[in-house]
Amino acid sequence: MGRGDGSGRIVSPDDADDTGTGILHVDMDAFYASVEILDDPSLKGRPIIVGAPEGRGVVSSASYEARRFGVRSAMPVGQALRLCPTAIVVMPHFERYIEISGRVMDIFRSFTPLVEPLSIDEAFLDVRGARRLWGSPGRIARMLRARVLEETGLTCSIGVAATKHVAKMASTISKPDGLLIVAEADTAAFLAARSVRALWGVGPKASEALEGRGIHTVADILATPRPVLDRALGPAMGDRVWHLARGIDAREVDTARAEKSVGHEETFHEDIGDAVILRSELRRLADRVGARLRGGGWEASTVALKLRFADFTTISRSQTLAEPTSVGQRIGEAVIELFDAVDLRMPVRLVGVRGERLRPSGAGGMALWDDDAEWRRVEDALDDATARFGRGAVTRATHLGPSRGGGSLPSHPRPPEH
DNA sequence: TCTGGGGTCCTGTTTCCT
DNA sequence: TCTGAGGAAACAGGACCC
Repeated sequence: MGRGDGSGRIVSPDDADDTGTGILHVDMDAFYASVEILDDPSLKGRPIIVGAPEGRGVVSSASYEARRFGVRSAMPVGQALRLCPTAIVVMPHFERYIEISGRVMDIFRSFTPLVEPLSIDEAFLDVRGARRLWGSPGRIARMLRARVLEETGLTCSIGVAATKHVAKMASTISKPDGLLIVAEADTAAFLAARSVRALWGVGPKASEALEGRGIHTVADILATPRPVLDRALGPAMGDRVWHLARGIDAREVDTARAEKSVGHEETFHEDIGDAVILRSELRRLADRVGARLRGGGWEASTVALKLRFADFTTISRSQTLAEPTSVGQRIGEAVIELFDAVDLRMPVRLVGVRGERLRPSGAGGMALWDDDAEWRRVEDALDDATARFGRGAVTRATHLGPSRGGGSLPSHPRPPEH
């Protein structure tokens, strides 16, 4: 999801040249907010903020009406409401977003099997092999936008280009509800005019490092010697930016990207200094990580702890396990060992547990529940109780489920949109 | 104004092994 | 047996993305 408010939007005319293209980047417009409006049409045309209204919530998504007031993703909801006092704050409904996302991805796959989902609301499509069936990439993009609107009631924006990076940039510029085609021959001119910040992977720090050296646009990057880029950004990033600025991006659309880590983290409504409560939270998160691992048929070789203190400083500690595992209790034991070695110098606002260096699970593991769906029901009930009575009031059992390939618990990644 | 949660990737440092 | 070099792996932290 684009960060912008739609100002500066550029779209292609109906007869735009799509010579040399074949990669589409499709991005749903203000996805969470649009789904909420779909489900409650009385919200249409009004500034909508999706996020938790109380506590430490931030904006997960905002309608374009809210963005015009300066509301942006990841902004604290309180701050967003000061910018846009008339905004309506809606709690997120992730299950619903996942459901709609699945329908949208199915539409994508009806045009080509070469679909690489990037997050819940965007994907790359390689349509080079679909030309005979559906026509040119530009035509496919138009049909796709019409199908998505017809079948879901939602709009999307599409960038069409010769490479993933340029297609991604094009979709961002065309937002909302737009289509921008960058023919291969136009790529250099398209890129040259963009700011360095528009390059995918160049964030606030990297753009600051470049602009401090007088490098503001992609054209400036082209005029900058490689060693200067390397010094400003480090060799890996310097190399990447050097290539992207020239439109060089050999990455193929990858339909089989494997997860590399699985984790859960939680920010408390109020900072917690009590190690007993923190340990209990860590065990709970470890159980959830274990369930997710089993659901995906993975075991983690490394367990990582994350703590964010009241002053927002963040530390991480990790440990390689003697044996890879997907058992919540084992993960919990490892993470608590890491936790106990940390100097709790001040109250903690966030705890996180992550399983890393995943490998397919083998046999083994001890079952207390027959299947993970059963465990899920127990977890849900405990979550309800926690919500009602508060954290620390609910003691959770540890699920020692069987390690197996492809368990019954679906993986529920919730990569938020922006 | 007060900063979520789920990830990937990169870099620098430390530790371990040969 | 001791020492040092060099590489690999592990670890910690940060930037970035949605």
